[in-house]
Amino acid sequence: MIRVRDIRERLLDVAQDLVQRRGINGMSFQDLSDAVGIRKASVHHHFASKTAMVLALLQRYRSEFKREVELILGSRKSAASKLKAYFGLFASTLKQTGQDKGCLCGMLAAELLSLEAENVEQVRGFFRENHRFIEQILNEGRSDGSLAFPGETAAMARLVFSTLEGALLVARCEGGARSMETMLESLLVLMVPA
Amino acid sequence: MIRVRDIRERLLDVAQDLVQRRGINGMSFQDLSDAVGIRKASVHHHFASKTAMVLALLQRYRSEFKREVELILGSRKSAASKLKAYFGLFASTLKQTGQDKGCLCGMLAAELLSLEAENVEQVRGFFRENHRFIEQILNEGRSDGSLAFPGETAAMARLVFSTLEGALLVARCEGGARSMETMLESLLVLMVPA
DNA sequence: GTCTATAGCGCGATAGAC
DNA sequence: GTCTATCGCGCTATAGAC
Repeated sequence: MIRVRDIRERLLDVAQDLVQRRGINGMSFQDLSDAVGIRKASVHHHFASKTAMVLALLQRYRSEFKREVELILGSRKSAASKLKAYFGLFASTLKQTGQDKGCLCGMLAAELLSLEAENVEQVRGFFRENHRFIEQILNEGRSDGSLAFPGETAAMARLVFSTLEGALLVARCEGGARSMETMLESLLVLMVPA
Repeated sequence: MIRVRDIRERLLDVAQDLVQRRGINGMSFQDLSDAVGIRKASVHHHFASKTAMVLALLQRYRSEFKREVELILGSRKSAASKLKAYFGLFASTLKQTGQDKGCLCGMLAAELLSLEAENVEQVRGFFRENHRFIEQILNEGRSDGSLAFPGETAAMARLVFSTLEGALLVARCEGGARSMETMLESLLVLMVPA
């Protein structure tokens, strides 16, 4: 017996795709209705408001992203390899159809003033969380000798994360996935011991 | 005799401020009407369509930005000093009231799929132009010895520009102007000779 | 160049039948 | 859980008077 995937999950899939391409102010419940094949009013049965839908989107995205990062962190590789794999999480976003998808939280960060307080806090949480992930990798890198850089790891972690978000933003507009990968390679080279 | 500033110019000032804070899909002609004090229909006298207004916005922004960059490029300073001054153009954006203004083109890049082809091309043009500006500074830096980095200048220029856009995007959401300045300082340190 | 008025549309959201 | 129908609002844009 074929089990159709849970409608709510399909709605979230479509919504995430749309937000990553067009931004939160560039998508509507009507778009979800059209894509999934139920009426707009039925979408409201699954998400009481757009705010609630964005919250669900953010929680799912953060949870999935964290899962993937922890797989990387827990692997038996050098810190430099882990960093490269972490970069890959951002590069892979752009490699999808159209090369026009950004980071969900990067998109929402641009439109931050359109979000309600609870969702702003989710985006900030995602950023802080990733700062910590990167910081952990950088600390490992100084220990195992696979990474070298000046200054404090906390400052460098923030810098690296901003670069990833910026590279996605810029490459999505001009340069595409190949430009993205070139940039991430350059960034990595800046941090491997001479 | 007091000369009130040209209305069109005032409309562009307000529009730029709004787009840098809320994005293009987060502002309306009604907002301009409210801020400047003429009716919405009168705004349409100055800009036939929203597309036309965004085009005017982009042309003015690029022209002014280019003017400021060329002042820096033409100054008698080391390439490292020029790079720092160039970074300052991005850092100063965030230092304004509210610490919630991004780069005009960075904001529009996020909402790229909401733009018409002519305006997409303007945003791409801004990015390419800035890649060239940075590349020029980096080349100078290798000549005068004030900057050192691995790889080609073109690749490094793209990386630096993406970092600036990303730092603005992230710091605007989490960390603020101080975080922005710390990141730019770290970036500079990565590129000064050991 | 600014105004009033309005067309025409899409939005988020809700009521209530099935 | 999905539907039809609709409310109330805000949007871009236009017509035409002053």
